[in-house]
Amino acid sequence: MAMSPSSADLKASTAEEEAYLHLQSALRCGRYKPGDRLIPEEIANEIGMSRMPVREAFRRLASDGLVTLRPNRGCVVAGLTVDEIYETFEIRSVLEGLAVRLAMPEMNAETFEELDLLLDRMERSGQSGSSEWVPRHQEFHAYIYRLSGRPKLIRQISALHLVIEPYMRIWFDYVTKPLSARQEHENLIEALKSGDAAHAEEVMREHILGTAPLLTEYASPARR
Amino acid sequence: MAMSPSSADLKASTAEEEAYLHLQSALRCGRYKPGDRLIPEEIANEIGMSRMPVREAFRRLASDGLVTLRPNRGCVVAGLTVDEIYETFEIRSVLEGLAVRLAMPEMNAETFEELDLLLDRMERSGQSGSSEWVPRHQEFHAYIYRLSGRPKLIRQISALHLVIEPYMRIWFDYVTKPLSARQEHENLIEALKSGDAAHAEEVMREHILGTAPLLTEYASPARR
DNA sequence: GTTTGTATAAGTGGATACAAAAATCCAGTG
DNA sequence: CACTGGATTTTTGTATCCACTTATACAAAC
Repeated sequence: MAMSPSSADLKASTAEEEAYLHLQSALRCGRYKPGDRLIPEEIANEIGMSRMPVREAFRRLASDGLVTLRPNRGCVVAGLTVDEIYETFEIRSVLEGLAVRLAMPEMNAETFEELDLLLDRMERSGQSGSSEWVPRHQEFHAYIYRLSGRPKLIRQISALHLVIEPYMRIWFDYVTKPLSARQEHENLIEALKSGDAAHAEEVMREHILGTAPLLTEYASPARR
Repeated sequence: MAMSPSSADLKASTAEEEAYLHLQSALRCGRYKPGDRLIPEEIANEIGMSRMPVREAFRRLASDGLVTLRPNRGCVVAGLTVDEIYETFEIRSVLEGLAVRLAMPEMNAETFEELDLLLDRMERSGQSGSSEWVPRHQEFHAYIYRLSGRPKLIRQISALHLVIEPYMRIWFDYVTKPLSARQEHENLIEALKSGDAAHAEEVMREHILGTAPLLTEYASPARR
């Protein structure tokens, strides 16, 4: 009952930060389900603080799109409709497309080696049967868009990855592993190697938009 | 000293909302300058409430990118460096490009008429010498990207417009009026009329990226 | 048996109080 | 005269309290 330094929460300089990280990780792995109401008092007790920092964490989560906040009726876990999932992929496709284009000058033997490494890791996690494929897949994409060197762009894309992670996990549970994933990502690397920025951008856009329909097909029927 | 229904704040169902709108409009028109420190207590007194809702408004403004929040050292008005302004335009270009592509099916005689109207209004506000050109210009763009019918996309683009508004105003002050603005936007309308979505997307992207260098050239030297 | 009203409980928004941290000021020192 | 260290002041972060709104449960009326 007494609060301990506790499991998942690493260094957080403020209570608000702690609450934010706690809730974020709980939402990412789907411990709270869309439509669930989050009651500040309960969560505050859970992590040993008062309601106030929790309230503030809610606001940050709301602007990440992870929860919905309505005056006088509290905080509910945001559920994406199929349309909203698809829209998120549309946005991701152009943002990550831009990132690829901007990252092109950074591509060299070293970065390609790293990409191969990340691709292998992704592949292995898929075989191991654990639910680690989704994070590994996100790391692969993250490595690329981080090479763009554009802080705001990176933050926006990361935020989108956060929002869709639970749905990616559900999807993964259905299909065990995206069958053509390795091929898809090898094509992507190929495009990066071509040195043609416009082409690589286009390939990334199609890669992302291509997976969207698969995902929405299996999307949880729960929504709002 | 007692708080009245007061000037600029329209209907706000909560105090936090009121604080948010108040600060947002103050920031948009540049009443607070980049680097200024915002002290919750002062602002709270100014609009007749306690620090608490103001703090929460800060968080929303922070995720809009209008202010920066650091633990234990408060809230400062965000100043964009030239690089950050440019980056914002890069992001805008792909997002508004996407919006145009998605909006293509909505284009018809009626919408073109509306666009001409908005263009005229923009032109007139430029001649009148007031600082109304920037909002009118934003309305022109907003009309287009709203036709995309994608709520999340619309929200993201709006957020970007918010961030760059003060810089657009500064820019406008320097050049009185973007000389080729009318021509630029007429080209845009032309591309929309062509019916070729990919082409229209490209024109929008170039239109936005084209204005970025002009803007950064005149950007306030103040930054962080 | 459904509707409507009302009492009660639960929860939210906001103000105030208090503690911890940072910034500021100022005297003393090298 | 710049610099260091510490006391003072300011500001931030969190907890607690209260008022008001919304949800729930139960009862009376149609």
